Amino acid sequence: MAALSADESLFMRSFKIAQDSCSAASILIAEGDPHGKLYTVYSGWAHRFKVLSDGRRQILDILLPGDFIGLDSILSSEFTYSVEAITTLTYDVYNAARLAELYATQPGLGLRLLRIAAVERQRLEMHLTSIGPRSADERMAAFLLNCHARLRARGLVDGNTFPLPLTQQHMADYLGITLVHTNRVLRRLQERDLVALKQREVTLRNIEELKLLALADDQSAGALAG
Amino acid sequence: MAALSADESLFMRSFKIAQDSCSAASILIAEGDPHGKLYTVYSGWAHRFKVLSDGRRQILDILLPGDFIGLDSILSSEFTYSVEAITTLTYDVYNAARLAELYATQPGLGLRLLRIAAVERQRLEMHLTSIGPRSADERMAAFLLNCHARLRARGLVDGNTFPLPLTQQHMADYLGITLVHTNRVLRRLQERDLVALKQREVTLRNIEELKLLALADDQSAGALAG
DNA sequence: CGTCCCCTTGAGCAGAATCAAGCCTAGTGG
DNA sequence: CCACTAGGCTTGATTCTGCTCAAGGGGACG
Repeated sequence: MAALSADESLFMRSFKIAQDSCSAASILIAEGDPHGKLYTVYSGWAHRFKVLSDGRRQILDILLPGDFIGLDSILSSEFTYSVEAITTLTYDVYNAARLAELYATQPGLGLRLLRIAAVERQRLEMHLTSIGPRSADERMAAFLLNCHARLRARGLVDGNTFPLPLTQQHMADYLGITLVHTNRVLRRLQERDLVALKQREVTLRNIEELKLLALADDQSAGALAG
Repeated sequence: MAALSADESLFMRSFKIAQDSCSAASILIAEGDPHGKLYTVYSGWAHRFKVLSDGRRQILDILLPGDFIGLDSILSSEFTYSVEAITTLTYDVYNAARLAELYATQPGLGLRLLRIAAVERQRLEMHLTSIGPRSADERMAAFLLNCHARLRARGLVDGNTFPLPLTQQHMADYLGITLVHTNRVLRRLQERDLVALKQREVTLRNIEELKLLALADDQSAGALAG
């Protein structure tokens, strides 16, 4: 993407409020919180999720360095989801109240944010398409490929090995299966030598086979990467 | 929502290309189509969906009168999903190429579209939360309540009875279960006297109980209605 | 050294898929 | 006007994926 103009840079600087950090497992945003702020992840992993009234949890999206949090907050007065840090997290904070002003006076920046929101939305739709018709093994393959593609697209990772700080409970809640089953799925993938797991680190040992399993065409991998 | 200003009305009129219609089961948009156009549904039902390479289909969203189709198309050069008419459909067509111009010169309209996109996104997130952790019966209950709430919010329906032109195959693909199982789930709900089905028409006979089953708090019903 | 969190594994069960028919209704053509 | 057809609905029997319950293991940290 093209660099910002001088004017745009100036606006972004005035737009920003602070830089901050929090420890793993802390709740950055709770569903129902008033939406005053907008965040970007600077380092670490986080996730967006919703909780049903009986406690079951659905993880909507994994947030990586560079991702926005709360871009949709122009709409409603409250957050409709929660955000939890997976690792120690550092992030920038912006003034959401000025989002409308941004769209009005900085159409270039506004379009950028629209594009980012559209990528997020596409990722949601891929996720839905993954959870709806696919089996647990297929979902897991798609998930791992997706993480890998996103990390690579940001230059955070080079080869076929990457860090995966999620617990199996996180993965279960992301994929819509139980913790126990997640464990067995991972075991199966390892037995088939499709992936190797070691200390919160994943190696994709047979990407072609994984793609076949995930029914992921190259197109979807690209769409997810952004 | 407030009425359009004179200037905004003028722009919308110049923005619009045509009004058109198509018959039930026709494909309005196929995944991969170039994105030149933007649509609004005028009358009838449609759905947005994705197809996996082995033919399994996931319905992402149900489109009702007043809904936009292709709002996200500023981003990418191609549609990332397909759209099929469920009933005979009439719709307005707009020039997507001018979307960027709209955002730049009509910030009021731009914000409106952003809000609409945000509601769509929230609906997607509700859908994901519905499909991830919930059982088939719970999903169905949530789905029927959701349809009802959306139709009511638009004044398309008054009491607890509403038309539901979807086939059971549609519902199956929306909920992420099989056709056969959809049939059994509907039967169960009827036996428990929670809903009544008759000729593509649904009556919610016990909304409180349905909400309990769907684990839907009032908040989520509201969010979905938009 | 104990505790907490996470991972692992087994046994049994159930929700949902698959396979396989048969039915009903509306539309079509002879 | 009736026979035929096609699409959608219904139901049973069987299989299997994924859930639940239950227990034990291992590492990190105070």
